Amino acid sequence: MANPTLRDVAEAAGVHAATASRALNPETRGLVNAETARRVMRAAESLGYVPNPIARSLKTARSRTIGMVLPDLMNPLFPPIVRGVQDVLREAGYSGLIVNTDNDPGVERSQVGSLLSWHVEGLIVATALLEHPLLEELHKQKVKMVLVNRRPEKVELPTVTPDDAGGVEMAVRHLAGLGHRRILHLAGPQTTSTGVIRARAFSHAVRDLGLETDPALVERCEYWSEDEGARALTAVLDRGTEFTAVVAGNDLIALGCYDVFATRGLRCPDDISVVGFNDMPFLDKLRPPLTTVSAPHHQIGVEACRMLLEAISEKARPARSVLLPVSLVARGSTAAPTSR
Amino acid sequence: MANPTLRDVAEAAGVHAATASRALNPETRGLVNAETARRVMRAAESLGYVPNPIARSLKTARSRTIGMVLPDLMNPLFPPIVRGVQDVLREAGYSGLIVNTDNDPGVERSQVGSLLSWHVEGLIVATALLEHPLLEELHKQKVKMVLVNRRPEKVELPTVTPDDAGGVEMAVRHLAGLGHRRILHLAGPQTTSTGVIRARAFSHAVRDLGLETDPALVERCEYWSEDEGARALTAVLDRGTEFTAVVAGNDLIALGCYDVFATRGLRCPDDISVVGFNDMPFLDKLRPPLTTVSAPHHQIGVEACRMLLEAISEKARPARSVLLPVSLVARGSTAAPTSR
DNA sequence: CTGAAAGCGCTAACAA
DNA sequence: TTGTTAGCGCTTTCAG
Repeated sequence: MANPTLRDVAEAAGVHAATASRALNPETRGLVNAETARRVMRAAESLGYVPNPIARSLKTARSRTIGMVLPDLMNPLFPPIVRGVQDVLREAGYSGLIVNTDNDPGVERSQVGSLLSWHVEGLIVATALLEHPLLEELHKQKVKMVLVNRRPEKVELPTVTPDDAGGVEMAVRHLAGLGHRRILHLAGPQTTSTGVIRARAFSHAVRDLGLETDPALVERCEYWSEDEGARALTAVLDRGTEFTAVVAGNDLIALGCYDVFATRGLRCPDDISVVGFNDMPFLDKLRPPLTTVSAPHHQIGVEACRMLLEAISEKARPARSVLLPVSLVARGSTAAPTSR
Repeated sequence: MANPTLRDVAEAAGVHAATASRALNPETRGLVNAETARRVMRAAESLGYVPNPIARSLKTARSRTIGMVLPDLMNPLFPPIVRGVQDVLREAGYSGLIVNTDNDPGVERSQVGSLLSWHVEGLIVATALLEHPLLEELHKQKVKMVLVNRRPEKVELPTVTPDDAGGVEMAVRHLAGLGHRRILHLAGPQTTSTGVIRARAFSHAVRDLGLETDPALVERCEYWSEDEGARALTAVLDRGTEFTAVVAGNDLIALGCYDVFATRGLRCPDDISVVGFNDMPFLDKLRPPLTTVSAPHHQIGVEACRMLLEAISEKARPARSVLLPVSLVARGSTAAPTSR
């Protein structure tokens, strides 16, 4: 038989389909005579019965499916998060649908729509902007969501993020400890909470540690990308601002700095030290190995998914926001400033 | 209204549900009066009707869904392939489910089972081993599949791979051109077609170019991993085999070599040149930048997905195997051997 | 504890 | 061209 159905199993066990259904579902098995249940399960086993989740979804309006909304899976930040989510989903018997928005609100809207049409039971969203009308709408529609890495300003949604502020403070402290006084921050997009929080933490840290607080020592990137990092650093260099170290908004921006160093004949860490953020793979093999703040991305995925599943099963109202601890990984891109 | 159904639309348009269905589906719209169709579509629009793909799937036994079977999404090889697949899926109105097998046949079997239970219409498989009973079974069960990157030996399935043999030949030719005579191959797992084909191509190239063909100049890795690359190179070094360059089975194995260089105080490319395979991201920023064979991974995903969709729609029997061209990217990890 | 019956939302014969 | 009818495979009242 191609695909045995519940009725086939029921027939084989000599019971009604409804009984078979009850026997096969652990949640309702108690309603059924233990002996009957065993008989049904054996029949299912021997026929190689696989329940049809589509039919079940149609009936129950629960798809055992969630959606993940990413800017772009190819950003090395996301695979570990996705993996963390998938690992939890698998244990729970859920599946996950992944969409990429390429940071285009139109694409995001249509992709989320398609996710919703599949009756996903919840969303894990990595694309949050500070101003994010779509998320507000979805929240109003009671779509269950957990946000990772970033959060919007207006709407209160459960969030799992690395401790951005703590990480930046570690980075600045590390550089200050090495003797740097004029540190440049290449901030990420100020449309994202991550960009804003890291920039704010930078200012605080610089002030608290008594370092120089020249506003020229902060430059904003429009995107979290190598290209933008390169552009921003070039701009700062071109206007003649002096500094001996860079705290980059993330690793990609730091990598953009590496490109500029190569072009301009600057040596790292001799001329300029750099710290990144995220600790994406293989940073230890760069020239020089990049000092960075390591964030537990797999763990972020795991936590976020657990929270979402809890919210779905109503077991618990998920915590409003979880901050996962980060750590500084000191490598070769930071050293004491060369005295001139 | 929470979720308008087809009947709501039909009512609003003053027609029967069946008519509404026909009007809304582009494939059957021709069967319906153009005016009626327009009325239905307007009603759908104004109610914000979204078809329920679950109900449709149940009826049609076509889920508009495919599955992707990967060893591990966190391997940097896969995100671009996945992205290529997703891009094609999206245009076609399909969704993709991703599973990771961690190279465990048991996990693979159960994960594929779960995919099949969702009635995926086809599979894109990146885990193929030369001996792969599961794939044979699935093939017998007429499951539509396209294999990426690798292929099994026994079963004839459509495949999209980079031109592994051509790539290795380029690598060897490049090194020979620089003056290397004794080149080591750190081969990938010989349970994978990729490992075997690259190893075979290496032998051919070495012979054709008149280089030294010492069997001690090939060492096999059990996995495509940094650790295995390091282990293999260490083993060769320890037995005192002489060589001036390495053709690594892939980039990860090449990165393992970098670790050994660091441990042993060897300089690359001065003491030993290295070539990788795949051109994963950020290789240009390594110390030294890794010379490698660049494979069009996004393109592989795109082609594979197109072939799968064709097979599904029976439009065409997909080509048995597609070889995508590769190119050598010469960077700093290769140079002329130092004369002793 | 088990069976009967209805229906989730949609589509595909078949009839009109 | 449109409506009627039935049913995809499952779960869930409601009776028995």
